[in-house]
Amino acid sequence: MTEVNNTNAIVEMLERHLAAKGMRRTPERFKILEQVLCMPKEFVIEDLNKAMANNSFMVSQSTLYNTVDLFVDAGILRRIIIDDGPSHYVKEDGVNYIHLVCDECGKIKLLKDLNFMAYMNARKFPAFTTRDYNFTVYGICNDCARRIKREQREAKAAKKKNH
Amino acid sequence: MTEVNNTNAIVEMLERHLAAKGMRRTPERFKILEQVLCMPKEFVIEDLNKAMANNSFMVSQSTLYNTVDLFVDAGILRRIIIDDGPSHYVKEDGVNYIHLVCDECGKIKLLKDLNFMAYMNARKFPAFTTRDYNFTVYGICNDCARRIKREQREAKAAKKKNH
DNA sequence: TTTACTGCAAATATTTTGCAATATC
DNA sequence: GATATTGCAAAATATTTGCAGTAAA
Repeated sequence: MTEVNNTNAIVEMLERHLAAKGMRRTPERFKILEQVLCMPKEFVIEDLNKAMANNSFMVSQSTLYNTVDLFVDAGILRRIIIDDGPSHYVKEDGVNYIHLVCDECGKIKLLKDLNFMAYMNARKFPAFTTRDYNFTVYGICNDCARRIKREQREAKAAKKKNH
Repeated sequence: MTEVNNTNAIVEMLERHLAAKGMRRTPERFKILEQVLCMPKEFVIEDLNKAMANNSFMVSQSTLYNTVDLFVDAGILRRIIIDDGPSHYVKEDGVNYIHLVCDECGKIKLLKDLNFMAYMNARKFPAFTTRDYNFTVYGICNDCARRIKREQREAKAAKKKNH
Protein backbone atom coordinates (compact mmCIF):
# COMPACT_ATOMS: atom_id res chain seq x y z
CA MET A 1 0.00 0.00 0.00
CA THR A 2 1.56 3.23 -1.16
CA GLU A 3 1.01 6.52 0.62
CA VAL A 4 -0.44 8.97 -1.87
CA ASN A 5 -0.32 12.68 -1.16
CA ASN A 6 -1.01 14.83 -4.16
CA THR A 7 -2.34 15.06 -7.68
CA ASN A 8 0.99 14.79 -9.42
CA ALA A 9 2.03 11.73 -7.49
CA ILE A 10 -1.22 10.00 -8.47
CA VAL A 11 -0.97 10.93 -12.14
CA GLU A 12 2.54 9.54 -12.05
CA MET A 13 1.22 6.35 -10.48
CA LEU A 14 -1.07 5.95 -13.47
CA GLU A 15 1.75 6.74 -15.91
CA ARG A 16 3.98 4.15 -14.31
CA HIS A 17 1.25 1.52 -14.25
CA LEU A 18 0.42 2.10 -17.94
CA ALA A 19 4.10 1.93 -18.89
CA ALA A 20 4.66 -1.20 -16.82
CA LYS A 21 1.69 -2.96 -18.42
CA GLY A 22 2.33 -1.63 -21.93
CA MET A 23 -1.02 0.14 -21.95
CA ARG A 24 -1.89 3.30 -23.85
CA ARG A 25 -2.06 6.85 -22.56
CA THR A 26 -5.57 7.71 -23.76
CA PRO A 27 -7.25 11.04 -23.00
CA GLU A 28 -10.15 9.14 -21.39
CA ARG A 29 -7.88 7.61 -18.77
CA PHE A 30 -6.38 10.92 -17.74
CA LYS A 31 -9.68 12.79 -17.80
CA ILE A 32 -11.33 10.16 -15.63
CA LEU A 33 -8.40 10.26 -13.21
CA GLU A 34 -8.68 14.06 -13.08
CA GLN A 35 -12.34 13.68 -12.13
CA VAL A 36 -11.59 10.97 -9.57
CA LEU A 37 -9.19 13.36 -7.87
CA CYS A 38 -12.03 15.88 -7.49
CA MET A 39 -14.45 13.31 -6.04
CA PRO A 40 -15.07 12.80 -2.33
CA LYS A 41 -12.95 10.16 -0.64
CA GLU A 42 -15.66 7.55 -1.29
CA PHE A 43 -17.99 7.38 -4.26
CA VAL A 44 -19.88 5.08 -6.63
CA ILE A 45 -19.59 4.80 -10.42
CA GLU A 46 -22.83 6.72 -10.93
CA ASP A 47 -21.47 9.72 -8.99
CA LEU A 48 -18.35 9.67 -11.13
CA ASN A 49 -20.39 9.39 -14.32
CA LYS A 50 -22.54 12.39 -13.37
CA ALA A 51 -19.50 14.43 -12.41
CA MET A 52 -17.92 13.67 -15.78
CA ALA A 53 -21.12 14.74 -17.55
CA ASN A 54 -21.27 17.97 -15.52
CA ASN A 55 -17.78 18.76 -16.69
CA SER A 56 -18.79 17.98 -20.29
CA PHE A 57 -16.56 14.99 -20.65
CA MET A 58 -18.76 11.99 -21.23
CA VAL A 59 -17.28 8.56 -21.61
CA SER A 60 -19.12 5.31 -22.21
CA GLN A 61 -20.18 3.04 -19.36
CA SER A 62 -17.74 0.37 -20.52
CA THR A 63 -14.83 2.79 -20.52
CA LEU A 64 -15.78 4.09 -17.10
CA TYR A 65 -15.97 0.58 -15.61
CA ASN A 66 -12.78 -0.53 -17.36
CA THR A 67 -10.89 2.54 -16.25
CA VAL A 68 -11.99 2.34 -12.64
CA ASP A 69 -10.84 -1.30 -12.65
CA LEU A 70 -7.54 -0.10 -14.02
CA PHE A 71 -7.25 2.43 -11.19
CA VAL A 72 -7.87 -0.34 -8.69
CA ASP A 73 -5.07 -2.38 -10.27
CA ALA A 74 -2.82 0.67 -10.23
CA GLY A 75 -3.44 1.15 -6.49
CA ILE A 76 -5.22 4.48 -6.96
CA LEU A 77 -8.64 3.26 -5.84
CA ARG A 78 -9.86 0.56 -3.51
CA ARG A 79 -13.11 -1.23 -4.29
CA ILE A 80 -15.41 -2.05 -1.41
CA ILE A 81 -18.57 -4.09 -1.58
CA ILE A 82 -20.88 -3.17 1.22
CA ASP A 83 -24.40 -4.08 0.29
CA ASP A 84 -26.38 -5.35 -2.67
CA GLY A 85 -26.21 -2.00 -4.43
CA PRO A 86 -23.32 -0.68 -6.51
CA SER A 87 -19.66 -1.09 -5.61
CA HIS A 88 -18.09 1.76 -3.68
CA TYR A 89 -14.65 3.10 -4.43
CA VAL A 90 -12.35 4.71 -1.90
CA LYS A 91 -9.37 6.82 -2.91
CA GLU A 92 -6.33 4.90 -1.74
CA ASP A 93 -4.21 6.63 0.87
CA GLY A 94 -2.59 3.72 2.62
CA VAL A 95 -5.35 3.54 5.22
CA ASN A 96 -7.73 0.61 5.39
CA TYR A 97 -10.76 2.35 6.84
CA ILE A 98 -13.49 0.78 8.95
CA HIS A 99 -16.81 1.35 7.17
CA LEU A 100 -19.73 2.49 9.31
CA VAL A 101 -22.88 1.94 7.24
CA CYS A 102 -26.17 3.42 8.40
CA ASP A 103 -29.14 1.07 7.89
CA GLU A 104 -31.44 4.09 7.60
CA CYS A 105 -29.79 6.58 5.27
CA GLY A 106 -27.24 4.22 3.70
CA LYS A 107 -24.44 6.72 4.21
CA ILE A 108 -20.97 5.35 4.78
CA LYS A 109 -18.62 6.90 7.29
CA LEU A 110 -14.93 6.06 6.94
CA LEU A 111 -13.19 5.55 10.26
CA LYS A 112 -9.42 5.58 10.49
CA ASP A 113 -8.22 3.24 13.24
CA LEU A 114 -4.47 2.87 13.20
CA ASN A 115 -4.53 0.46 16.14
CA PHE A 116 -6.83 -1.87 14.29
CA MET A 117 -4.68 -1.62 11.15
CA ALA A 118 -1.56 -2.47 13.14
CA TYR A 119 -3.37 -5.42 14.68
CA MET A 120 -4.47 -6.64 11.24
CA ASN A 121 -1.02 -6.19 9.72
CA ALA A 122 0.41 -8.43 12.40
CA ARG A 123 -2.43 -10.92 12.43
CA LYS A 124 -2.08 -14.31 10.73
CA PHE A 125 -4.88 -16.71 9.84
CA PRO A 126 -4.54 -20.49 9.70
CA ALA A 127 -3.77 -21.95 6.25
CA PHE A 128 -4.37 -18.57 4.60
CA THR A 129 -2.27 -15.73 3.19
CA THR A 130 -3.93 -12.34 3.61
CA ARG A 131 -3.98 -9.86 0.73
CA ASP A 132 -6.55 -7.40 2.00
CA TYR A 133 -9.42 -7.14 4.44
CA ASN A 134 -12.67 -5.29 4.81
CA PHE A 135 -14.30 -4.39 8.05
CA THR A 136 -17.86 -3.10 7.83
CA VAL A 137 -20.09 -2.17 10.74
CA TYR A 138 -23.85 -1.83 10.28
CA GLY A 139 -26.10 0.22 12.53
CA ILE A 140 -27.72 3.62 12.94
CA CYS A 141 -25.87 6.91 12.70
CA ASN A 142 -26.69 9.54 15.31
CA ASP A 143 -28.38 11.81 12.75
CA CYS A 144 -30.89 9.10 11.87
CA ALA A 145 -31.30 8.05 15.51
CA ARG A 146 -32.30 11.63 16.37
CA ARG A 147 -34.62 11.87 13.37
CA ILE A 148 -36.37 8.60 14.26
CA LYS A 149 -36.84 9.68 17.86
CA ARG A 150 -38.32 13.00 16.75
CA GLU A 151 -40.67 11.27 14.31
CA GLN A 152 -41.86 8.90 17.03
CA ARG A 153 -42.46 11.83 19.38
CA GLU A 154 -44.41 13.67 16.67
CA ALA A 155 -46.47 10.58 15.77
CA LYS A 156 -47.41 10.16 19.44
CA ALA A 157 -48.39 13.81 19.73
CA ALA A 158 -50.52 13.60 16.57
CA LYS A 159 -52.28 10.50 17.88
CA LYS A 160 -53.06 12.19 21.20
CA LYS A 161 -54.50 15.20 19.36
CA ASN A 162 -56.85 13.00 17.30
CA HIS A 163 -58.43 11.46 20.41
CA MET B 1 -28.12 -13.32 19.07
CA THR B 2 -29.67 -16.56 20.22
CA GLU B 3 -27.68 -19.75 20.64
CA VAL B 4 -29.28 -22.39 18.46
CA ASN B 5 -28.53 -26.05 19.07
CA ASN B 6 -30.89 -28.41 17.32
CA THR B 7 -33.55 -28.87 14.71
CA ASN B 8 -36.51 -28.62 17.06
CA ALA B 9 -35.27 -25.41 18.61
CA ILE B 10 -34.94 -23.85 15.15
CA VAL B 11 -38.36 -24.99 13.98
CA GLU B 12 -39.75 -23.48 17.17
CA MET B 13 -37.91 -20.24 16.39
CA LEU B 14 -39.77 -20.10 13.10
CA GLU B 15 -43.10 -20.95 14.77
CA ARG B 16 -42.60 -18.20 17.31
CA HIS B 17 -41.58 -15.67 14.69
CA LEU B 18 -44.61 -16.47 12.52
CA ALA B 19 -46.94 -16.25 15.51
CA ALA B 20 -45.40 -12.97 16.68
CA LYS B 21 -45.77 -11.40 13.23
CA GLY B 22 -49.20 -12.92 12.50
CA MET B 23 -47.80 -14.79 9.49
CA ARG B 24 -49.06 -18.11 8.13
CA ARG B 25 -47.65 -21.59 8.68
CA THR B 26 -47.33 -22.61 5.03
CA PRO B 27 -45.83 -25.95 3.96
CA GLU B 28 -43.29 -24.06 1.82
CA ARG B 29 -41.85 -22.29 4.86
CA PHE B 30 -41.37 -25.50 6.82
CA LYS B 31 -40.02 -27.47 3.85
CA ILE B 32 -37.49 -24.75 3.07
CA LEU B 33 -36.45 -24.63 6.72
CA GLU B 34 -36.04 -28.42 6.71
CA GLN B 35 -33.74 -28.09 3.71
CA VAL B 36 -31.80 -25.20 5.26
CA LEU B 37 -31.10 -27.41 8.27
CA CYS B 38 -29.51 -29.99 5.92
CA MET B 39 -27.32 -27.41 4.15
CA PRO B 40 -23.70 -26.69 5.04
CA LYS B 41 -23.12 -23.89 7.51
CA GLU B 42 -22.75 -21.41 4.65
CA PHE B 43 -24.55 -21.50 1.31
CA VAL B 44 -26.07 -19.40 -1.49
CA ILE B 45 -29.67 -19.34 -2.73
CA GLU B 46 -28.76 -21.36 -5.80
CA ASP B 47 -27.41 -24.22 -3.65
CA LEU B 48 -30.60 -24.21 -1.63
CA ASN B 49 -32.72 -24.17 -4.77
CA LYS B 50 -30.88 -27.18 -6.21
CA ALA B 51 -31.12 -29.07 -2.95
CA MET B 52 -34.88 -28.45 -2.87
CA ALA B 53 -35.18 -29.71 -6.44
CA ASN B 54 -33.12 -32.83 -5.63
CA ASN B 55 -35.55 -33.58 -2.85
CA SER B 56 -38.49 -33.05 -5.23
CA PHE B 57 -39.83 -30.02 -3.47
CA MET B 58 -39.62 -27.12 -5.86
CA VAL B 59 -40.71 -23.67 -4.84
CA SER B 60 -40.67 -20.51 -6.92
CA GLN B 61 -37.74 -18.11 -6.88
CA SER B 62 -39.87 -15.45 -5.23
CA THR B 63 -40.92 -17.79 -2.44
CA LEU B 64 -37.35 -18.92 -1.90
CA TYR B 65 -36.07 -15.34 -1.68
CA ASN B 66 -38.98 -14.24 0.50
CA THR B 67 -38.56 -17.17 2.83
CA VAL B 68 -34.83 -16.79 3.23
CA ASP B 69 -35.45 -13.12 4.07
CA LEU B 70 -37.97 -14.30 6.64
CA PHE B 71 -35.37 -16.66 8.16
CA VAL B 72 -32.95 -13.75 8.43
CA ASP B 73 -35.62 -11.73 10.27
CA ALA B 74 -36.32 -14.70 12.52
CA GLY B 75 -32.64 -14.96 13.46
CA ILE B 76 -32.21 -18.36 11.79
CA LEU B 77 -29.88 -17.18 9.03
CA ARG B 78 -27.38 -14.38 8.69
CA ARG B 79 -26.88 -12.75 5.32
CA ILE B 80 -23.36 -11.84 4.31
CA ILE B 81 -22.32 -9.89 1.24
CA ILE B 82 -18.81 -10.78 0.29
CA ASP B 83 -18.25 -10.08 -3.36
CA ASP B 84 -20.18 -9.02 -6.45
CA GLY B 85 -21.79 -12.44 -6.76
CA PRO B 86 -24.82 -13.73 -4.89
CA SER B 87 -25.47 -13.17 -1.19
CA HIS B 88 -24.22 -15.84 1.15
CA TYR B 89 -26.22 -17.12 4.08
CA VAL B 90 -24.75 -18.52 7.28
CA LYS B 91 -26.77 -20.57 9.73
CA GLU B 92 -26.98 -18.48 12.88
CA ASP B 93 -25.36 -19.98 15.95
CA GLY B 94 -24.55 -16.89 17.96
CA VAL B 95 -21.08 -16.63 16.45
CA ASN B 96 -20.09 -13.79 14.15
CA TYR B 97 -17.46 -15.56 12.06
CA ILE B 98 -14.52 -13.97 10.30
CA HIS B 99 -14.82 -14.78 6.59
CA LEU B 100 -11.65 -15.89 4.82
CA VAL B 101 -12.32 -15.59 1.08
CA CYS B 102 -9.89 -17.13 -1.39
CA ASP B 103 -9.28 -14.94 -4.45
CA GLU B 104 -8.51 -18.05 -6.50
CA CYS B 105 -11.20 -20.61 -5.76
CA GLY B 106 -13.74 -18.27 -4.18
CA LYS B 107 -14.29 -20.60 -1.25
CA ILE B 108 -15.18 -19.07 2.08
CA LYS B 109 -13.76 -20.39 5.31
CA LEU B 110 -15.57 -19.41 8.50
CA LEU B 111 -13.25 -18.64 11.38
CA LYS B 112 -14.54 -18.50 14.93
CA ASP B 113 -12.60 -15.96 16.97
CA LEU B 114 -14.15 -15.42 20.37
CA ASN B 115 -11.52 -12.85 21.33
CA PHE B 116 -12.41 -10.75 18.32
CA MET B 117 -16.12 -11.11 19.08
CA ALA B 118 -15.57 -10.00 22.68
CA TYR B 119 -13.55 -7.03 21.43
CA MET B 120 -16.34 -6.08 19.01
CA ASN B 121 -19.08 -6.49 21.57
CA ALA B 122 -17.28 -4.02 23.81
CA ARG B 123 -16.23 -1.65 21.06
CA LYS B 124 -18.06 1.63 20.49
CA PHE B 125 -17.86 3.87 17.43
CA PRO B 126 -18.27 7.66 17.47
CA ALA B 127 -21.80 8.92 16.72
CA PHE B 128 -22.94 5.45 15.73
CA THR B 129 -24.95 2.60 17.28
CA THR B 130 -23.75 -0.82 16.13
CA ARG B 131 -26.28 -3.48 15.11
CA ASP B 132 -23.99 -5.95 13.39
CA TYR B 133 -20.61 -6.18 11.75
CA ASN B 134 -18.90 -8.14 9.02
CA PHE B 135 -15.24 -8.89 8.88
CA THR B 136 -13.97 -10.35 5.62
CA VAL B 137 -10.38 -11.18 4.78
CA TYR B 138 -9.29 -11.69 1.17
CA GLY B 139 -6.26 -13.70 0.13
CA ILE B 140 -5.10 -17.13 -1.00
CA CYS B 141 -5.93 -20.34 0.80
CA ASN B 142 -3.12 -22.86 1.23
CA ASP B 143 -4.71 -25.33 -1.20
CA CYS B 144 -4.63 -22.77 -4.01
CA ALA B 145 -1.17 -21.54 -3.01
CA ARG B 146 0.15 -25.10 -3.38
CA ARG B 147 -1.68 -25.63 -6.67
CA ILE B 148 -0.29 -22.37 -8.12
CA LYS B 149 3.25 -23.28 -7.08
CA ARG B 150 2.90 -26.70 -8.69
CA GLU B 151 1.54 -25.21 -11.91
CA GLN B 152 4.43 -22.75 -12.08
CA ARG B 153 6.91 -25.58 -11.54
CA GLU B 154 5.25 -27.64 -14.28
CA ALA B 155 5.15 -24.69 -16.70
CA LYS B 156 8.87 -24.14 -16.15
CA ALA B 157 9.64 -27.82 -16.70
CA ALA B 158 7.56 -27.88 -19.91
CA LYS B 159 9.38 -24.79 -21.22
CA LYS B 160 12.78 -26.36 -20.50
CA LYS B 161 11.72 -29.53 -22.35
CA ASN B 162 10.69 -27.56 -25.46
CA HIS B 163 14.14 -25.96 -25.78
C1' DT C 1 -64.78 -15.54 4.03
C1' DT C 2 -60.87 -12.83 4.22
C1' DT C 3 -56.46 -11.83 2.81
C1' DA C 4 -51.65 -13.64 3.21
C1' DC C 5 -48.99 -16.33 0.32
C1' DT C 6 -47.37 -18.58 -3.90
C1' DG C 7 -45.81 -18.79 -8.61
C1' DC C 8 -45.19 -16.85 -12.91
C1' DA C 9 -43.37 -13.55 -15.87
C1' DA C 10 -41.64 -9.19 -16.42
C1' DA C 11 -38.96 -5.45 -14.43
C1' DT C 12 -34.90 -3.63 -12.19
C1' DA C 13 -30.12 -2.72 -11.17
C1' DT C 14 -25.40 -3.34 -11.86
C1' DT C 15 -21.84 -4.93 -14.50
C1' DT C 16 -19.83 -7.47 -18.41
C1' DT C 17 -19.26 -8.64 -23.20
C1' DG C 18 -19.11 -8.82 -28.42
C1' DC C 19 -18.00 -6.16 -32.02
C1' DA C 20 -17.22 -2.40 -35.34
C1' DA C 21 -14.99 2.08 -35.48
C1' DT C 22 -11.17 4.81 -33.86
C1' DA C 23 -6.84 6.40 -32.16
C1' DT C 24 -2.32 5.36 -29.94
C1' DC C 25 2.07 3.70 -30.48
C1' DG D 1 0.16 -0.34 -39.89
C1' DA D 2 -0.88 -3.17 -35.99
C1' DT D 3 -3.70 -3.57 -32.29
C1' DA D 4 -5.27 -1.56 -27.86
C1' DT D 5 -9.12 1.09 -26.65
C1' DT D 6 -13.56 3.17 -27.12
C1' DG D 7 -18.60 3.26 -27.46
C1' DC D 8 -22.78 1.13 -28.42
C1' DA D 9 -26.10 -2.23 -27.73
C1' DA D 10 -27.14 -6.53 -26.02
C1' DA D 11 -26.26 -10.11 -22.53
C1' DA D 12 -25.54 -11.76 -18.01
C1' DT D 13 -26.42 -11.95 -13.07
C1' DA D 14 -29.02 -11.50 -8.91
C1' DT D 15 -32.94 -9.95 -7.00
C1' DT D 16 -37.50 -7.62 -6.73
C1' DT D 17 -42.16 -6.69 -8.09
C1' DG D 18 -47.03 -6.79 -9.98
C1' DC D 19 -50.65 -9.58 -10.26
C1' DA D 20 -53.90 -13.45 -10.62
C1' DG D 21 -54.90 -17.67 -8.47
C1' DT D 22 -54.63 -20.54 -4.17
C1' DA D 23 -54.94 -21.81 0.47
C1' DA D 24 -54.33 -20.80 5.59
C1' DA D 25 -56.82 -18.88 9.33
